[in-house]
Amino acid sequence: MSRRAVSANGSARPGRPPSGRQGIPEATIARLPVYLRVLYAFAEQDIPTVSSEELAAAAGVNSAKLRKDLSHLGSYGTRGVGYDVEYLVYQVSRELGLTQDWPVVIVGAGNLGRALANYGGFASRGFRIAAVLDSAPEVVGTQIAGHAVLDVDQMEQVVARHRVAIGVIATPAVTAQAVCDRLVATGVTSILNFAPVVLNVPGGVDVRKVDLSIELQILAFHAQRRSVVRVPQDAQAVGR
Amino acid sequence: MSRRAVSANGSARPGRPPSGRQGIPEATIARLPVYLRVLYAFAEQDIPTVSSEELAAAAGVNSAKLRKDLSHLGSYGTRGVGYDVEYLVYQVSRELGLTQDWPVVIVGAGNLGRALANYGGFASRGFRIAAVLDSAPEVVGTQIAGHAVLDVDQMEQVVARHRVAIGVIATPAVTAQAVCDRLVATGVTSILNFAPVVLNVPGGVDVRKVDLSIELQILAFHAQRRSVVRVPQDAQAVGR
DNA sequence: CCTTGTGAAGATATTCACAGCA
DNA sequence: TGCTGTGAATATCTTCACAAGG
Repeated sequence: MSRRAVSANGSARPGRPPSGRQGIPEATIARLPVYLRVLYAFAEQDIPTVSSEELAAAAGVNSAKLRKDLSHLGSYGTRGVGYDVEYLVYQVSRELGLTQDWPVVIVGAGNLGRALANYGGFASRGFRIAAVLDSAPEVVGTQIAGHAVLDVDQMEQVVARHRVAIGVIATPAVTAQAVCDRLVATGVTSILNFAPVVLNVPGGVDVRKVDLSIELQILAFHAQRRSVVRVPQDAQAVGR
Repeated sequence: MSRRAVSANGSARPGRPPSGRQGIPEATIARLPVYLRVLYAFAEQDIPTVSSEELAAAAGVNSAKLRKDLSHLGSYGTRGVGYDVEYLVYQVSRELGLTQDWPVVIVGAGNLGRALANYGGFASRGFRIAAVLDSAPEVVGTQIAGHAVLDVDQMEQVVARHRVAIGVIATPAVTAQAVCDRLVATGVTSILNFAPVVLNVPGGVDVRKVDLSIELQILAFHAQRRSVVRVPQDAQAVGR
């Protein structure tokens, strides 16, 4: 079930990067983007070097965890000194695959789709909107964030022409599965789903879900717990 | 660090619910909303009973996990039969604190704030928009999803009057921390943050983050991995 | 019989604490 | 001396596999 698809280590590519890779834990991967963002902030302030302590504090994690996370990418720090910000930015970016360009297609040009398309951080590093699609005739043809909304029937052409690998589903729940099936059929293997449904996909397709009401419900659970238990002095706990 | 704030078990309230509670794992809590959604779908089709196998399939998890998750709430199933849909909906709702009403304040009425306010699933079960706030004079006073946008200066009054416990931050990154501080100062202890920053909060405040670019970056990592390794026959792996 | 509920095993993740190196 | 990198200890989560019970 896990497998961790690897070539173990050894040979493979010529070997420029010292590389210490080999099955980076999922939990670590989920934190790398946070570290990257924090690193950019340090870089903008022209801070050349950071310690694990500083980086960890800025990222909201414990420093041992940060060091272990980074150690999965290789030994990029200097003992007694810390990490070179520029260099680490590059290494983390490369690990995440952000040194290449990822064309993304957004399906659904409603409120959410519009918000996503206009989201600045989108185009910023590594991601590029290849197209925004919708099925409603009154929306098709309008402009969103500099993109003419295309009919969803153009999905196949768009995906093929731009070599889209990532699809974002911002449609109502009822159509999400159909859109997903179609994306998968055209060769998209990474899907970010904003519709409140559990998507069914074949193996080899990676789905991530963003769900407002789930997040609210998790918050409600803790909020309720707090108000029932009437937490003592030391707050804390609260989880996650 | 963990603590798991409990009254262990025993005494406490008169004890109507059989209750088997006592520190429900965080991972379980995060899945309960998914189960709840799936249960509603079964209920709408007037299906009276489901097995752990069916429920798990619909929720996209393994049935042993689902059973263990539900067992943390109590013994609500019937061996040889399954779970009563109606009853389980109630129990899960109660556990999540959805049998009460949660007034929510949304700060930021830009594209995202608008999308959130208009999001149907919001008002549906348990959550209610108490107000939408913004600081831009040209936005204040406009209508969004049936709510007049109020000036952010009204935050204190709104939170107090509606007893708001949950705040949603949909502002640009630069203002997020200030908004957060202010929410916390007015007594909000649960925050859902859509701004791409790590929020700093005092203990006892629960923050959850929703971040488009982090999700995209995680997808990019796996997509890159796939294209480099050129996955064999059996896809799978892909994680999460 | 069929399906739940759960001990026990296994897998992941986090944290501690310190050896090792610049 | 100061900070990284990492074994070892711990905590959390998942999965197996089966006894218990309607």
